[in-house]
Amino acid sequence: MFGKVGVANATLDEIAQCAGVSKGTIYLYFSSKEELFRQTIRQALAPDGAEKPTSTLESPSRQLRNTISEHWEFLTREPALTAARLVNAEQWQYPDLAEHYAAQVVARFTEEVTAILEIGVRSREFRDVDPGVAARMLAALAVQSASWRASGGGPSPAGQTSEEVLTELTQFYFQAIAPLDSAFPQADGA
Amino acid sequence: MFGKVGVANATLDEIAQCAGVSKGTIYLYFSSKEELFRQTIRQALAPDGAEKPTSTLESPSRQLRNTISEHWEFLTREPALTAARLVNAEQWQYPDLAEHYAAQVVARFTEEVTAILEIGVRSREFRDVDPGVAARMLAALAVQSASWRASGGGPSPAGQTSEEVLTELTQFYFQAIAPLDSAFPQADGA
Amino acid sequence: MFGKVGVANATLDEIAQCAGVSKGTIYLYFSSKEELFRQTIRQALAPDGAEKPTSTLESPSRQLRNTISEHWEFLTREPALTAARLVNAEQWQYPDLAEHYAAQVVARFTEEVTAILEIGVRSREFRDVDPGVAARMLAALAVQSASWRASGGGPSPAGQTSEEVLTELTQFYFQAIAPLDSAFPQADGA
Amino acid sequence: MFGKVGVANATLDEIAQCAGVSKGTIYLYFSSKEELFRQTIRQALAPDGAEKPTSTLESPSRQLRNTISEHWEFLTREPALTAARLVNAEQWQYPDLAEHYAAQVVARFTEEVTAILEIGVRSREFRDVDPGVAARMLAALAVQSASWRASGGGPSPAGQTSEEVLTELTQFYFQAIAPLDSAFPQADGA
DNA sequence: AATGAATGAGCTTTCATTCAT
DNA sequence: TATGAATGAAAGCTCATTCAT
Repeated sequence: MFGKVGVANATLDEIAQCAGVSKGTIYLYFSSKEELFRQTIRQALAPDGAEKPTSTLESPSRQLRNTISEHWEFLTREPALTAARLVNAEQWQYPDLAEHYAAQVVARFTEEVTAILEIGVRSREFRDVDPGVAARMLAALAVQSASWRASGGGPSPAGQTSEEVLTELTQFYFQAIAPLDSAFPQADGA
Repeated sequence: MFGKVGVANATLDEIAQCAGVSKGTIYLYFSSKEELFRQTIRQALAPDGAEKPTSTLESPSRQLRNTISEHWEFLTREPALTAARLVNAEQWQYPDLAEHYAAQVVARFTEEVTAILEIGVRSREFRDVDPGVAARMLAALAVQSASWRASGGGPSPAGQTSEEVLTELTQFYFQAIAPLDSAFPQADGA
Repeated sequence: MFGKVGVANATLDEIAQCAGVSKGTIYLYFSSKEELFRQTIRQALAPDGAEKPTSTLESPSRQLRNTISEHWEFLTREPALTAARLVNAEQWQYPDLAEHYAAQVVARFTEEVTAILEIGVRSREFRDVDPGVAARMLAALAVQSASWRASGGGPSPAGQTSEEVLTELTQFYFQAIAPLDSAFPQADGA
Repeated sequence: MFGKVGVANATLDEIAQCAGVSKGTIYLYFSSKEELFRQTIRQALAPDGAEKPTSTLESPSRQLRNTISEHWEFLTREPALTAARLVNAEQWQYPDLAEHYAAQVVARFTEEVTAILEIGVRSREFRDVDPGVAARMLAALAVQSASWRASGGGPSPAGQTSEEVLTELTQFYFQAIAPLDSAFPQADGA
């Protein structure tokens, strides 16, 4: 509901009807519309319960590829997709949600990627990039690409599937961090 | 006003007071709040009048660097900065504005970059990337980086200036598209 | 409320206060002020539930006298009295109400009178008048007399009671339709 | 303007545009909208300048017939037609106008008819009716018939011309006041 | 626990009125 | 004299919130 019409335009009548309860019932569980929104967003942004124990045995390239794929899944699926947009939209009304998003979603991903890049750079599997910077760049690429995909806007050609966008993004990024002298930039063999 | 509290929460009383006129006066120039919003956004997104005639004599690297800088200026300065966020926030309420933004801002930049990349790739100044894809990646990087900078959110370290972010972004991108066998990837000598 | 100040000048605040409820409550039962007005008028113009089965055994004169009295009651009592004036006043804003009034109030009465007159004319109890025309004349007399009585305007002398006006009207009308050669024009003996 | 949408709904913008002047100009000649309405009505209800010197030589029947015709003309022609309806509609908002109408239009006509009837009754040209009552009845008939004609409502058959209504009314009234023993009730030979 | 009728503050919008030009 | 931009009070309507049931 919030996603369709915005927070301010979503009426509790509609939300209640949509949820199959009465308006009064909502107030048994949430002290206000604002609180309802906050909790809805926090829940939507909660990461999947299944924390995959990243095998440290895999090569950095494989690890990175997996991490990107997982994050892309998260970014392009509901409910995180809509929640992310709302957080961005209401960042001045709900700065705490924006912080939450930045810390729990973006920072988590960035840190994970940074760690992988550090290893890969050290092992010469990746070019000598600043891992922190490169991780931020990847995060930016992923978030914005997902946003454009969702809205149908953006510069992407119409009709592109989510997988195609992911492939484009991944290919570009691996090229970007491939070692300069490598004839086989894609170290994981893909 | 719209940017601070959102379109729905911005009252005409406040807007009027902020503009130094009375509420009724607004209706002499805009038929409704919606129309006021629309025109405000369109004006904010209008490109600078000064169209710099890109010298085709310059190298693709220089041209690209300039184009990025200019676009970064646009993205990180008011009023486009706030307008872009609002367009994204209200994309379901005002799909026409979202289209306008996609076509007039993002597509314009992407096409310009694509053209430069095509030349650079042909002249071996850049790696053999797909110019369209690479241009979209650059657009995504720029838009998202600008958004993060504006909100104070995002994974960037606090206290980074706009110029530092631009430098990071530009360096990363030039590395990403540098020819693989080049010892001097930055052809413009920077 | 509508009757006192007119439809346009009656504010929902006052209406609500007058009804002992809050403004919002009104909108639980009526979708708009216009709808409230419409339903108010229709209800006010609804005929009394008690439909007296006109005994066909009575003489046309008696039937007519009764019909006039009943209609006069209706025309001079609230809420029909005020409703009728409002319908007339707002006939261009609410043509459907004007039609409703014409059909449900005026036409009903006129048809009833027409039927009685036809019988009376055939039985020579009334003069040989056109029953339709004479019924319209009676309706006009009754409606306008009631209107004048209500407003205190009109040419009637001040201080006349409703019954006196009714008597005047009835006497005049019976004289008007009395058979020309009758020495006892009032066939019902009154 | 007032007639089309009612006093409250007529905006000065429209009135000014309709009059071909600017809104401010109206206030040079009228102190307020209310005053504008008052003067408009008073002017519309002013009787025709040409006071026909009723020849006292004519028979009461002829005089009455003429008086009815003239009054019918007045009642069914603009601007009096619309003014009368507005006065009725706004009688609680503008009681002075209602009084003005009652005195200057209805009373004038009633008094004139009363005088004619008195003569006619004395000369046995009319039945022995109460001239005051009979005059009021005539006024009621005329006013209501005119109102119904204007609105298209009322019990009259559709398509009736103004002249036909006048004829009906006049015939009915002359029959109503014809002497009981007369074989030729219409003394003027019509 | 669940309801939904009732509330009233606050919104957008209108428009009679003013006044500098 | 005539204008029309500007005003701001007041209107209709919405909807988050409450509370008796």
